[in-house]
Amino acid sequence: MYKFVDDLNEHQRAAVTASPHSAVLVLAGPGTGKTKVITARVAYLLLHHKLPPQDVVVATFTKKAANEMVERLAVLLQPYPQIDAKKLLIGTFHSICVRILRKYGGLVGLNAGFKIADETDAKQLIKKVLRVMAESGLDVSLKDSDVKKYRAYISACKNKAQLPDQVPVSKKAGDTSIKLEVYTLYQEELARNNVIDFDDCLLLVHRLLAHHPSCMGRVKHVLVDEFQDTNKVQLELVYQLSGFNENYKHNVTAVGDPDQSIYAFRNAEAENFYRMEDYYRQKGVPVLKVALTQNYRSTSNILTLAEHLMNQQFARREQKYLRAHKKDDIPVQMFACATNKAEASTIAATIKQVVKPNGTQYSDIAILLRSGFLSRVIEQELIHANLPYQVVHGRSFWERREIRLLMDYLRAVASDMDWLGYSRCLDFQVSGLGAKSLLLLEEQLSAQRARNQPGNVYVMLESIARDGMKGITAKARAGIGEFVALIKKARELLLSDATEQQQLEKIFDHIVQHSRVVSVVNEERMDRKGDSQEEIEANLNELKNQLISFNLQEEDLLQDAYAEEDELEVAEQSFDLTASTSLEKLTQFLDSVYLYEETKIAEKTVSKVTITTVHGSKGLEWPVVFVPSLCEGIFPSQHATNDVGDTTKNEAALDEERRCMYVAVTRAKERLYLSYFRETLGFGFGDPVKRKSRFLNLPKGLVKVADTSVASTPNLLSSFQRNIKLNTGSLALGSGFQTASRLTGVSRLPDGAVKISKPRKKRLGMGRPLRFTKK
DNA sequence: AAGGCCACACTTTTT
DNA sequence: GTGTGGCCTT
Repeated sequence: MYKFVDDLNEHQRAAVTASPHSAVLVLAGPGTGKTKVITARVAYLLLHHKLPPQDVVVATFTKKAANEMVERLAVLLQPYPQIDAKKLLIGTFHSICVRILRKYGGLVGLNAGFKIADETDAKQLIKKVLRVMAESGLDVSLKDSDVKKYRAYISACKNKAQLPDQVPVSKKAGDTSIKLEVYTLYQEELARNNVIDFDDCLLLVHRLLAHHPSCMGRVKHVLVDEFQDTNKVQLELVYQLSGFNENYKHNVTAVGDPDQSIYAFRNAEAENFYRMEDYYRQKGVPVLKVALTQNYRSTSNILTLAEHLMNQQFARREQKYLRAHKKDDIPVQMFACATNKAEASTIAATIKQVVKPNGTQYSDIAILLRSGFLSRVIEQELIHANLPYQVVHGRSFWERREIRLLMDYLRAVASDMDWLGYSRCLDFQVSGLGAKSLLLLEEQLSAQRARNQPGNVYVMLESIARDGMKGITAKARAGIGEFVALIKKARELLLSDATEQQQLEKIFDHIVQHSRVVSVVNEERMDRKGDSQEEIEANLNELKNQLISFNLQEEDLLQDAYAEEDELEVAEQSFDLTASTSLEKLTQFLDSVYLYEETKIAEKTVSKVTITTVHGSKGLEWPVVFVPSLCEGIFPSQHATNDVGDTTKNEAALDEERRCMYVAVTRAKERLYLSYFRETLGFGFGDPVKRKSRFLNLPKGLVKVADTSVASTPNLLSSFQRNIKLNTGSLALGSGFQTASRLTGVSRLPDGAVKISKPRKKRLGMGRPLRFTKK
């Protein structure tokens, strides 16, 4: 029939060829061909059942997964050029929702040109709310930890589809009422700034579809990957998206594995699998459950260990018994180390042993960590051993000062209403303008809104530059004038007679030239870091490349305009939003960045060891995997081991940690190395004395306890390390590598060190979100 | 408003 | 050990 169907095993085929008029639930253990099944299912729906691609929604968990699926589909569908898979509505839940909101957001009260508030924005706004509340005499603290608490509370509410007025009144009224007040005021702040947070992306579409289900009425099938990671709102979005089209009602395919649910902290509910089953059975929709148990990835040794782990779960769990396809021979190894440093050097030494010229490459190796900060010591030792590595840890690049600032400028160019972005630009650029003036400007904006004007920041600034304003000094006024001129010029470039790429490039250069971002950020860093101007410029250059090489999404995906679209209230901008495709591209670029989507980065050809978190490793595989720092309090995390006085909660937390461990070990194809240490060196987290993780209490025979004498042998002093020692003369003692391996930037390696290992521009480590190399 | 100094948090994972 | 933010002074 179709080759891609013939290539499947019996269970996979059952899932792929199941009737589209049903709910198909695929329980897919690690390495059982989950992606293969979901891609084949999409292809089958398009080819065999002739569904138009633009009517099929595929929600994945990460952008990476979406990309991979698109690529694989392109291969499957190559013999069928009549199918245009590019038209699929595919992406993360968040990005799909933002695309829907860009079109229909007006129906749920959004302004055109809304922006997405990242976590920093969100916390800033909460803090502001708290400050106002404190000033009015309420007993609230402004501590960071409290801000976090409120942030988590708000997120939890939103993930349960509860807006402030929908939060059920709880028994413990006192506490809740403050939280609710914060939540309410926070929502007002978001609206005032014309931004929505991550959770709103989902929640607003949820509300949109509740009131205007026909918006997405043409959807004919909904497929969801990593279904165990969905939260309540996402589950309901699936119901909504697939619930309107009469002829294709409840046509859903969900793929996932409850054992790999590791996002409960983000309000994911693995039970959604069972909920969905019940929901559809009650509706009389045929439900087909398929379990995939043939594992194509790992050796039986690894799978046996994984299964043993999961049998320790407190919660009830369906036994899975994955069958290994591969023959096993290499035992899982475990080493006990005296210190975290010794553990790291043991890993380095082992990597040296394992890598062979025509065999295992550096890129075949991954080190999977429970938390990001653990990479510090490991990076140090890998550098000392002169081993190439990359830390794949998405956001650090985007959190750099110069990048955030440039992004704020770009936001200002793209929108008139984005006070959050504008205020940070002003604060940065305009000397003589500080907190107090910003407050004045904000009041002025509110006054405008009170008179039912949209609160156009750009227009307001323009008039202040022209006519002045009470309370704004002449100096500040002049600065505002310069800033307005900058934005104005940038917008003129948008309309210039040049290609999109040239326009964006010019805008970028214009901002860099006139904003003094480079020199100011450089000065800010001067006192401690020494010369980093090159570095800042290199980062900005990288941002520029990302911007100009960004691919515009074909927006006819959401065409088929819905009748009520006319109701869309487009708030007035001072420039014509529709005039320029560059502006559209800019807006989409900003969306994609704030949605944490992976952006295209030039593929690095050098083979490197990958260091990443367990969460970041999901869905990936390597021939050789290290899972270090298996100590009580680290893995499982303190969070789960601390007695909270509630057995159920403790057990649930430990179960999640164990699933985390399960995900980690099942990434390995051939060799798996587990390790722990007894003492933490350096400034520490909790008690420096550590105990072996409970996850390492394995029956004899499952692991081979390896010789760790290598760790204490000081034979790892490479010429590289000696060079470093020679070059540390000019550095403040101890600052070098500590800083170097901070998650915020190996890029900040002291000059000496970087120059030795690589040419300066090819910095070690991360500092930018790298792509995983294809296996 | 800007710059300097001190206290304190950082250690869960991320769309 | 380092970065941030708050509070102080100028």
